[in-house]
Amino acid sequence: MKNIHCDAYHVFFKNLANPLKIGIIAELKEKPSSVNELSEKLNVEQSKLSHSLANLRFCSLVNSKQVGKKRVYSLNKKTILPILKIIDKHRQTECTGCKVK
Amino acid sequence: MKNIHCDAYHVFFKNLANPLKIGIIAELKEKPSSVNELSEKLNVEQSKLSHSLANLRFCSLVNSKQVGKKRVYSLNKKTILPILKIIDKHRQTECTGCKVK
DNA sequence: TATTCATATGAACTCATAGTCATATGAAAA
DNA sequence: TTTTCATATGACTATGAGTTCATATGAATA
Repeated sequence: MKNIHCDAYHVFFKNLANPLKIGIIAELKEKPSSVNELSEKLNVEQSKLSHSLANLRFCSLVNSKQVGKKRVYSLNKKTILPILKIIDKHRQTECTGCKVK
Repeated sequence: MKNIHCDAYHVFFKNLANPLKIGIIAELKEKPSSVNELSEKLNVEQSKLSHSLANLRFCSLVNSKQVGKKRVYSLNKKTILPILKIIDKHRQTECTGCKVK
């Protein structure tokens, strides 16, 4: 995802096609967090998170604001939550045998 | 996507994180089509399409029925279209600088 | 302004997944 | 029942996204 623009659906969806990023989203769904907080909660190394967060930010799926030394990330719930809801429903009604968690 | 189940969001989204599959979806949005029809319209080789279609079927994003020698694929519009709509809106309102087409 | 804390970035590496090609399967018509 | 048309499948390769590690940047405090 370097040097290209979010100019196609698939670029956007790459953010959702990755377990770590889904994990980040799940965490931020609960509450805004700094990189270190995410690192502890998810037990994932800092730079790994920063890279992932950069992608999420790139497509405006998360926002960030500087708070003291920390940078706090928050989820763009307006877009993500409805999408996840649709998938949940899809799983129940259409996707027999598929288990989305 | 072999030997694993559609048991997580990211497996589902992998189908949308790929230009070809998005192209297939765009075609099937217009009308149900056989593999050969897709091959001509998208100018993509047959086996490539069959592989992609297998993934899409795996997550119930498309359905298929045998019609004579052909197998006709159709889009599961109930799930996909609302999602694409959300992205379109996201692009307009949240994703300044991003151009989803 | 030097130091420390917090995060971002770059480059190299790894590995998953899309793509390729040859071949198998399956349905219908001859 | 053989041939042809249509699609699926398997194995291999290549591409690109995720990971890692070292280092840079940036904010705040001493």
